[in-house]
Amino acid sequence: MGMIRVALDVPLPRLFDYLADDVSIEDIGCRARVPFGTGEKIGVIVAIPAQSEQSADKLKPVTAILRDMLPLPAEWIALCEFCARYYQHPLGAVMSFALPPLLRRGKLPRRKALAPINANPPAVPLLLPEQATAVAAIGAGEGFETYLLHGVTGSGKTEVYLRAIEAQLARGRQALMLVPEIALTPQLEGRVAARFPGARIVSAHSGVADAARARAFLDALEGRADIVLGTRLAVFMPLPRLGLIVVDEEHDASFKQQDGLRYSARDVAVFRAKQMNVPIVLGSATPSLESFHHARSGRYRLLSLNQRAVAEAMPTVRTVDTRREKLQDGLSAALLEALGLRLARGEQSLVFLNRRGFAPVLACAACGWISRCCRCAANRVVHLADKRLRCHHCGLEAGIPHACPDCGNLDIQPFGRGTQRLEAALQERFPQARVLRIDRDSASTPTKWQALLQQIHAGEVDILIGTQMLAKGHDFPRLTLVGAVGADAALFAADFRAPERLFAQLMQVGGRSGRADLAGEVLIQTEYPDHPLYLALTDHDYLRFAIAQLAEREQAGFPPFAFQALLRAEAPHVEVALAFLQNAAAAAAPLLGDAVMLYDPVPMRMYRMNNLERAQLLVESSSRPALQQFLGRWSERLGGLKTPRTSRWHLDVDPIEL
DNA sequence: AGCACGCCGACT
DNA sequence: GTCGGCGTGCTC
Repeated sequence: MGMIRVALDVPLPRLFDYLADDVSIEDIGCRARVPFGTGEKIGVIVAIPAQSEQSADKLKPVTAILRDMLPLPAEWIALCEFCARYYQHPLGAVMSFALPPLLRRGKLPRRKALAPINANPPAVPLLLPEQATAVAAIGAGEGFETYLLHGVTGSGKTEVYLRAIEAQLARGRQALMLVPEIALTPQLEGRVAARFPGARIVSAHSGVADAARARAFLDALEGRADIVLGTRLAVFMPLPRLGLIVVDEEHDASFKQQDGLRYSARDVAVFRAKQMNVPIVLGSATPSLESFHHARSGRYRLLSLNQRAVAEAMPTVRTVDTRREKLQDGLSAALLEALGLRLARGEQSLVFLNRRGFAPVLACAACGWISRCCRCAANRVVHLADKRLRCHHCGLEAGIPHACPDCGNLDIQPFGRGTQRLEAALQERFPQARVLRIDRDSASTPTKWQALLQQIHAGEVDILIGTQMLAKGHDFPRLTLVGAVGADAALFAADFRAPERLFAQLMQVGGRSGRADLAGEVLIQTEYPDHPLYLALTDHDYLRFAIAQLAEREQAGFPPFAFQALLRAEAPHVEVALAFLQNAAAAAAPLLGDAVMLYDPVPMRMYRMNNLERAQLLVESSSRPALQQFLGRWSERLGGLKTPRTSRWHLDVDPIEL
């Protein structure tokens, strides 16, 4: 009687053995239907063990081995094992996440032939010297190498990716390309399809319907797909002929999953490239400091594109000093004048404010009441468009009171400014202008988003107001002015990564402006015009900013000069969450060498969310192996800690939000 | 995580 | 008398 070892989607760091007739190592990677507890589950066979650690009388026979699909390859299993180990997540749960839902349930999609999309000969642009150098460098590498492609906005990074992909397709290899957002996949798909008319392209992201997603997975697994495009989850697509990985906008925070398996698709992609011995290209106009640090240390190879491939010049970026000025509705005279000029010329403008709603808080001047959320450590935001007071964290909402709920005072006022208020102010100031607001409220569905984009491209908009939604991906050819409002808040945020994000965001949104015959202009309103971040930004000098930030990080002992993990706990009462973390700290004590440091448990910055009190414990080390070794041992013990039913906890390795 | 078993309070 | 609350323990 043979045996199979199965990874099942249960929150236990354990594999399960079953009896099975006629099994061979060929069955590794097949899915199996097995009895589990009182029910049945489907898992992936990860080994054919000669003997079990479990006593023979406890072993149950497998229900069925599903051999109706090509077994998942050993390297796919190894990739999942790496994630399981690195992110301290059960292997079965990792695999369950990595498989499309249909396959996870033991089913198969109906087959459909995968056809190349069209056959028109592609238009291939000429390369600038820097692009050619980058293409040559990547093209020459057949083994593992991480290239950090630092290219200013409009420098033609995508063309470099496409050439590198082209070279791999010519060798009969598959390419994997990751982008931060679903919204960016259709346009990319169009561009890639137009460029490679003979190639079979599949996309993988959460917006793809179940059957199509399973089909894409099988197309990739069976080697039919040549190019896989997708968001972070696409990093788990099986690719037997993999030749190249591209991660576009590698600095983007959406590559890190913030729940369940808290993986970084960019980091997993680098592991995968190494595992498969293929090159990987990380591209960005504002690389993450982690990647930039690696490039400086020689671990990654830096490729720079400083020249613009597009016709227009870089936008001029200026700060507007708002310290001495009485702002009108939060807008400086300089910005208003610039907006007026664009209106007169029939050009588009964009005002960037990364805060949606009308005002971030409603307050009573008489008694000090403010519109707190009763379930979260946050204020409810005034949404005047639909006359609601809404918590952006838990969704709790109510009508806007006419009088103070505490003292009855009628003089309650919205404080601060969001996109809705800005929209109203601009519409009032420029009554003839067509003003359009783009944020998660106005572009709540893909359809609405498309309709808004349509309006912008049709030239039906004079002034755009938007949050970071507008910063990503889309080009607006008539846009010649970008104004940034309320950016200063991020300068002094508690999160040490806030400046990095702000710089990337402003660089990205600024890059939207400008067109062939007229350079764009970017105006940043600030009370700190001499802040190094803004000075670097006005000079388009990422390197200076990044080097200065890295120096600060090194000084403070922050990542990338330290490696971190967070143990987070949530419970109805703080004491319970903190007590769990205290126990966890006690359990850690005997495991701590001098390389790993444990901080005290503290309530999180957002210490309450949805009526759950949240606390966290930071673990830090200057050595990644030391941290990893510690986390491995620690999480074994954490599993044994008793936790009340009402509380939950998780580990976040390489957290990006502290 | 599910799902069983198990031992105490207010209902037809 | 029993329906059901959730504590605790197990899953090859």
